[in-house]
Amino acid sequence: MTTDPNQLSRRERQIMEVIYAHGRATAAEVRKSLPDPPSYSAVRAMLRILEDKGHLFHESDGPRYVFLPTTPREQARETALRGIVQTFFGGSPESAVAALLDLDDELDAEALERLAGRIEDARKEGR
Amino acid sequence: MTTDPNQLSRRERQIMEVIYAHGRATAAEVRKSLPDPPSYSAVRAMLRILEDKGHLFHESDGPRYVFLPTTPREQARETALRGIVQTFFGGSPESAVAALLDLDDELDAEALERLAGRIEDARKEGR
DNA sequence: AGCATCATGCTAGAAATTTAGCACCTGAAA
DNA sequence: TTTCAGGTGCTAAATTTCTAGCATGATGCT
Repeated sequence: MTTDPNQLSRRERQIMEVIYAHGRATAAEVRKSLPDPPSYSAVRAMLRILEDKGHLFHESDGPRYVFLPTTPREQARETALRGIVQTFFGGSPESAVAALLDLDDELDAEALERLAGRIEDARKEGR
Repeated sequence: MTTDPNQLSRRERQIMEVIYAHGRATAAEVRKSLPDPPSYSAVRAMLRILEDKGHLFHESDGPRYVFLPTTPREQARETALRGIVQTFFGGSPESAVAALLDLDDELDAEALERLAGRIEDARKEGR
């Protein structure tokens, strides 16, 4: 709940996504991965704002800044998943999984096997 | 690709999510489900804008309008899933499925069984 | 018919976002 | 050492988003 990406503005969100996708990124990298890239200066201003708001922090990599998300990737993931499940799958994670399974044919045989194993584990242990 | 929720402004996105969650909704309903609900008037203005931009359309339910998304739920779903997989799971749907599986213990025994079945199907048929 | 209720369309303004520009600093190369 | 490239901080301003208010039309009730 702490991290509701829906409270972010358009650019802010785009930037957060880039940073989550990369794990960490400099201003220049962020700019490069941004749709309709604005000026370098604009990106930096946004980064500063996100940092003020507490969504990011930076480390120094030599002369430049590298930005990282404040809330850990895993937590952001979870929030994101819950959101999607809620708005697009009526709150049913099962449906979401199903949709992922036939998203494309991006899942090869090995992946399917690993997933089958996981489900097996869950069934045993769960209840 | 057609429907990139990232191009939407904060409110626009919030509203689209409400509408996708509900399937269809009147201005009043949208307002009720909105975080930090603004004035009724403001919601209607936003709905009009979204309609102008082509993200929504409306039907008449008696005296009032019911708003529906232009791009079908399934497609929006897919876009959303791909987005998350991309930014949070390094492009691996498998990881996403795994994360969903132990999201909570929201998946009961029957659900797990059904999913196991689905995976089995995919394995047989797939390749 | 008259009235209250609830809907819509539209417009203007406030508030927030998004952007660019300028001034300065630092490291590396000539 | 000087110069250049590429980084930063900050501020002002354009643009967009967001909101409220007012005028109007339909519906239903007494």
